[in-house]
Amino acid sequence: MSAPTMQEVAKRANVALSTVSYALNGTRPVSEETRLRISRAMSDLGYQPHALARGLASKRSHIIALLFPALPRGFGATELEFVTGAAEAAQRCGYHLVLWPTEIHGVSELQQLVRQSLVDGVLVMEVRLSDDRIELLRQIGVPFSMIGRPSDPADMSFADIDFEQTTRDAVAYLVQLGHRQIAFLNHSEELFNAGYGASVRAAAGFEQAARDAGLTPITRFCGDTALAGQEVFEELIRAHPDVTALASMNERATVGVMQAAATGGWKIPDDLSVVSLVSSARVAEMTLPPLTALTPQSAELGRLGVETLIGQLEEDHIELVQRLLPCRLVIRGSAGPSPDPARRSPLTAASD
Amino acid sequence: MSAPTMQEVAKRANVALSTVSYALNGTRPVSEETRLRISRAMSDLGYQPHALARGLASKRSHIIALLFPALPRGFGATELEFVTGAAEAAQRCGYHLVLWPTEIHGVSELQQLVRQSLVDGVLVMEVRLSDDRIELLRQIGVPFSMIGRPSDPADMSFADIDFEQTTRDAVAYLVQLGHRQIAFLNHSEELFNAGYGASVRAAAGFEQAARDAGLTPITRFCGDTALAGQEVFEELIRAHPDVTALASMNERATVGVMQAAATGGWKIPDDLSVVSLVSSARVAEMTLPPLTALTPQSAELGRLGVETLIGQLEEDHIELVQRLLPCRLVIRGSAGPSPDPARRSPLTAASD
DNA sequence: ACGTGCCGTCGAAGCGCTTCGACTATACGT
DNA sequence: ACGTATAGTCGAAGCGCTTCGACGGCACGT
Repeated sequence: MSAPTMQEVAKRANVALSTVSYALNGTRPVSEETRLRISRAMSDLGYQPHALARGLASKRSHIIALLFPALPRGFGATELEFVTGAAEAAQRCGYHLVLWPTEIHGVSELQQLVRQSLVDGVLVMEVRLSDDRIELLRQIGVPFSMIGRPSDPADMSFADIDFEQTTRDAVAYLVQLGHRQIAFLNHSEELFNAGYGASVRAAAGFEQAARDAGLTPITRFCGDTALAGQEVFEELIRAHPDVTALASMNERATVGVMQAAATGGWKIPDDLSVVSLVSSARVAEMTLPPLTALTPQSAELGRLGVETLIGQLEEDHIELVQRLLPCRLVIRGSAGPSPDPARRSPLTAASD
Repeated sequence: MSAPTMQEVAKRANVALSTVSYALNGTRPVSEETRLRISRAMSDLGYQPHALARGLASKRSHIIALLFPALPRGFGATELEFVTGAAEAAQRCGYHLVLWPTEIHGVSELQQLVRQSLVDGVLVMEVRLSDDRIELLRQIGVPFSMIGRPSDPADMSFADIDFEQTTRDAVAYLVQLGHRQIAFLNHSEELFNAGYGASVRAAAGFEQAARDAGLTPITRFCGDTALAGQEVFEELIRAHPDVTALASMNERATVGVMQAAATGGWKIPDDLSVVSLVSSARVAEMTLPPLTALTPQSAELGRLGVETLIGQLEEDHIELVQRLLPCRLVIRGSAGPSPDPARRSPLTAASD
């Protein structure tokens, strides 16, 4: 009752085992007639090539690994979409995707995993600007690609969100609505300093975009909690009472901002416009009003990452693929024309 | 420069190839002395057994598959935690986890995947009450386990959320706060009828719990959108003006309810208590006030699912493991003592 | 003294596949 | 007519491992 082998297919089709292999892989020419006999034998038996045997003999397992941090910090819908997008792409390409959550003791562990020769290549997620894993992978000499990128991805393949462009798009949208005093809400300073690419790149993009538009950039770091968002917002409004719009990289804090605004009697978007950067629809639709957001094409990025990697594995002329994907602007209800700041009700300390 | 083989280890330790294998797997006794020589040789060479070769020879690949629907309907933080929890557990057990998103043409495709003999077993996620995949897997005869369960899981292993208990806990908590008119907000009737276990089981649990507490169960189906939540809420309040508490299985709709309540001038929890069932912290912390919720132990469930499966693979006496995990009550700000319904401001049509 | 058992080790036979070299039969140019 | 490609096939040698049977010791009981 066990699975049929290539040998059995060969016998049934009256050919040598190797001929079956050639017919299956197109490695050598096989006459139309025998090819037919073989494929009939295969479907008669319900034959499927044995993945391990094939991998062992060919030295190509057709398995790739997805490497991600073990205790996902802020993992949510976006990251899940990376994963499913990647898994589907892999499947379509005839590959299997294995999950490698890396623990704290990551590096040597990673080496052990790679040495098992289970995978043909590795796709790295959540890449830091300076990331040990990348250096290790290239030392080991295993093909890899990334979703995200380190600070200098000169000769490496990757697919990443174009944070700079995304921030520029957000600023452009707000400027077009008439806003001149736009604040940028980042993640915490710790994350920024730890080399969290999204945070660093978006900040740079904002600085640039603001200057290009002739605005004075106002930026704030903020912890990833609603409470921190409330506090930072209140401080921000006190320091810059004329701010009319907020571009936020920090979903949790955004929620806090909106809560604080509501508590203080401000209406969004009448008194303040909010644009959420790199924010999934799932989250953006949970606030009141729903957030106008720049939504990452996550599944697409997962797909690109996988295809980039597999391209590397299958082509002989190893070519560099670097893809930056901007987010798409989805207009919901949290951004509108610039108000007259002077006509807003004074925002008295609200959260106590 | 390629990876060292067992043969090279054997040579370096002056033993036969097979002895190395015995030392590695403990399959046969090996003297302390040679064991030492071998393990030194291994670490000298940085040896790691070749996963494919080992799998081919032993007929145990030490790879398991995680099966989930391709275009995840409501996938979010909870489902991601299943996945990472499962991946980590697999890793700790010395297994690899591959992702199998199944397309629409699922069943025959699944069969093909299994026939490749790549995996020792399959872990099925998002199991419907009546699920083709389950029947197929048992026909194929591949070991499997589930996160979730079909309507009659008599002789199958699984780990699942205890929806009945979770709903009972929610009702008990609300009753304890003095509520007597409690409404249950479900997913859409379509999902319910399609055999979405969470929806069906929670509904049953609510009916039961309400009756046990001497209450009249009030339940509503509702689409998975904020808008639908608003509408259903307004209809509900009109039909049952004395409702003081809501237990919701539907996160998106919950958000709508809270929006509608706020728009209508109701304060939560003063005018209405809301408890969110099977809701991740990530979502629960996004509303104002944050949601008192019953949070699933998702990572734990992923872990249990994997361990159940691996247990099945490694033990010879195949034992049935069925685990139901209740959610944990996390008290935040959305539920409080029962108000006097009569003193609430009338909720006039608000959403236009 | 002898058989009996187990410990520790070895060599060899696969696991199901890919791939190489060899061989035959046909098609080609000149 | 001849060598020379090329299509089409075969057999055999691995890929790196597990596992089986065999064999030489040494410790037993009797």
